[in-house]
Amino acid sequence: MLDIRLLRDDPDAIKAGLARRGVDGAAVDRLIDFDVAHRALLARQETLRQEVKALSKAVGQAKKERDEVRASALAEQSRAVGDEERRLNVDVEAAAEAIRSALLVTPNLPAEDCPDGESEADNVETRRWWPGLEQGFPFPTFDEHQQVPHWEVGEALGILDLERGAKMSGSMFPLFRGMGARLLRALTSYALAAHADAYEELRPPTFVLTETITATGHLPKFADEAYHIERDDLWAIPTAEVPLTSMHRGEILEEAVLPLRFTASTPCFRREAGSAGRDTRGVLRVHEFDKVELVAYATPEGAKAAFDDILARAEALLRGLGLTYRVLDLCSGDIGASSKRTFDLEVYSPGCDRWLEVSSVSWFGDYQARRASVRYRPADGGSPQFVHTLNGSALAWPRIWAALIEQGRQADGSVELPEVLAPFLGGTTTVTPRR
RNA sequence: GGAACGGUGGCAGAGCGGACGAAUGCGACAGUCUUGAAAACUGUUGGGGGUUCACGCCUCCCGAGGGUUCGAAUCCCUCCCGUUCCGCCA
Repeated sequence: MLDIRLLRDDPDAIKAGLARRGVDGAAVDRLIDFDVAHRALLARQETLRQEVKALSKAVGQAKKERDEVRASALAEQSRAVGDEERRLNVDVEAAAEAIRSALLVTPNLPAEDCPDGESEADNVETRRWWPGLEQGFPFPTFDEHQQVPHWEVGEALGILDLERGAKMSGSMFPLFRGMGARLLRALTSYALAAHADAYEELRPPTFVLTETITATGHLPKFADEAYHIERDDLWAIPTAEVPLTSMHRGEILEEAVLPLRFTASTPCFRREAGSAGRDTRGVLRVHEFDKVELVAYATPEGAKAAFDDILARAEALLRGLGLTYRVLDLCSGDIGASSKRTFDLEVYSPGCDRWLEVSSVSWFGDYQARRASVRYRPADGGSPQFVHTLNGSALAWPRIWAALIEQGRQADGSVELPEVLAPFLGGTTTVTPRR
């Protein structure tokens, strides 16, 4: 949520920022109109309420003096003003709601250094990494035996069973088997162990209240993307970002505890409503997947360092896994609605000859904190300020799984997994066909 | 799921229809005293919103939302959460 005061003080700055996302300035003018109308109504309502309070006190005074006649006259007068106040209150609340609902669908302002652009095509590739880069080896070429899509490799090795996954739950619900399932568990253990030095591990609920999923910006705009359990009015989380960012909802933290940093491995549920027909094969786009997430609450001053740390950790995991990847600085037209700045990490899939997004690291400024009302009391004792929130995947597993299976495929059809996973795989890093 | 009792400021805990944003205690902060500290004493000490150049003034917030009333922390209704007992259960 944007700061309504900025809207009053410098509407042009908001228009300019939103224009970089392709949002029309008329929406901002409408917001300003709502705000002006609301404040005018509020002022009148408060004046009336003041009168009611004064009259009520006078009633009490009159009764104490046993002047029943004056008391009932005053009560009558107060009732009349009160009735008017109640009528006006309906308008005030309608005006407040108009602002709130408009503000909830207004996206964040992109950061100054966020590159300008309209779409995915304008994202800026900032760097690439591949095994051997530091030793001077060129960007890798992938052999023919690696250019086999993971769903074929997976089915051949008996570690992926899409057909039976679909039998149980419909398409885009993969079933991993044997070493395939174990690999996912190993990846989670590997990542959580890597973050344990600075991030508290959490195991949050998977279903959350409407307020919780609204705070991060996933509602109301993207309701179609989330699974909703009608009977209990709960939402299946699309990412651990949702519960972790709402964890301190409505709280005032001490500056000394910041940055607060959390990591969690959770299932993530996405309806993928708008992507019918895209990536229908394999595990590149699925309705349920596991992901390890990093979330930080920081002061505005500490946000940059917290952001860099999350990005560095996601990259470190990829390097540890020996996966060729690139870093994208998302342009103003492609960052998420709540974000001010986002870097995506993409691994290369030789089987599909594509880059796969496996992590998205974002800085939200105070946008989410405003929605969730998470503040901190500055150490110097000033009034509470909104925190900045940040997060990043480290990492989303199915696409990592696919890249590992493809990049690691040997000429004989077996797959070699990275050595760093050995401790989590019971010492074996070779995947051969199940007899 | 049933029953009983509760949810008040950073914490503890009064208040049970009329000046209550809320006694009191603790904590925290500042000052006096002290070489310094402790103790003692004095003062300050929640959040949102509106208005004002500012000092300030006004308004809302006592789990949440409705209602009754001239007036609600106090009465009524619904919901949520906690504790205890019963039932059920991985």
